[in-house]
Amino acid sequence: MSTNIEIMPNASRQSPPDPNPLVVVLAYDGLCTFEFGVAVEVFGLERPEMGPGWYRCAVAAVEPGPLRAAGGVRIVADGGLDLVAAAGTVVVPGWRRGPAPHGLLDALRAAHARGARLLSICSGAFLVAATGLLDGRRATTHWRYADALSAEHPAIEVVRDVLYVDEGDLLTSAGSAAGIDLCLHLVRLDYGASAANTVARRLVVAAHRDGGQAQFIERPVPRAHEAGRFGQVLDGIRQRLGERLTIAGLAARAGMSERTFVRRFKEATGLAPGEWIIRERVACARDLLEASDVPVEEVARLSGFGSPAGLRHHFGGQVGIPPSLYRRRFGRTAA
DNA sequence: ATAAGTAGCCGCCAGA
DNA sequence: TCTCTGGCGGCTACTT
Repeated sequence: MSTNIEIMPNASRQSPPDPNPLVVVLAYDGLCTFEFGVAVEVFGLERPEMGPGWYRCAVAAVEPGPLRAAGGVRIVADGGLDLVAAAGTVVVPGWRRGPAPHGLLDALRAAHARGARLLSICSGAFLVAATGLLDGRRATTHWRYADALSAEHPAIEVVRDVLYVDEGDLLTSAGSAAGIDLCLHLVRLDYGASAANTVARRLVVAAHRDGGQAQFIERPVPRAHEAGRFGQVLDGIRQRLGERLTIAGLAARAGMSERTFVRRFKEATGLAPGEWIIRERVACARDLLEASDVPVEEVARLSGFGSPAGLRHHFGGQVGIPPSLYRRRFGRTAA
């Protein structure tokens, strides 16, 4: 079993007693709006409940002239590369391919040299790679770009099929939405699991997996056409997770033989049906543990595990900690 | 915690 | 001939 999180045990994270809370998000012509939004959503929203030490967020234009973003939006940034010079964390929300604007790479190298973290989402890894800082390090990007990143920067160890890679001072995440996982990971490192949990809940995304082992996805995004053909089947299973599900029953429902069902399922999701269902059940249990006070026995039943022992077995295997401990850490009454 | 019984998974192959 | 389907057997992993 592998993990979706690559954390270097000896990564050189100097956790300063007074970390610089300024997060600077780069804006460029052709900006990837979604990735940009992810960073701003996590780091830039007003969160008075987090106290005065929470992140400050600024947007830095990395080039002059009108900055257009996907969707026809125009960006008016807070400043330029001077902001990068002041940042504790620099976020690269995607990147258009091609040469970096004058001075940007030097600004990123200088920021890194004085201790700032560089965080990329999706194709943003290409810009970080262009600085040369990732050479000899591990990094990830959108699965569609992994080959290109590896070809253009052979000195980088490109890690595939993970949501993000944490190298301490250099953090890279896979396709768009994996940026959320990485940003929440950073929140957890900086402010603790409870803070990350709060941010995740407000985002209405799964509060991030914790413990050493976490959800591993064989293929970050299902092959679109196959997932599309199989989408209704998957939705149907999700709605009936609490029931006893068998291959025979599911295959009959889908109108195909068991052998073909298993084959199609694996093509669509990258996982065999049983494995996929267990992951969904663990995710369901996690939600119940976080958001309700339902007893663990009932959580096991509602999420489709035949017994609490079954829940503990799979939950521990995927999340790394037992359900009861998970609830204490991440549940509603978690400190 | 362990072991027996059961279900799932997948390579292989034949038929459509 | 190529592709897809589906049955079989045996190994693996889960359940009880």
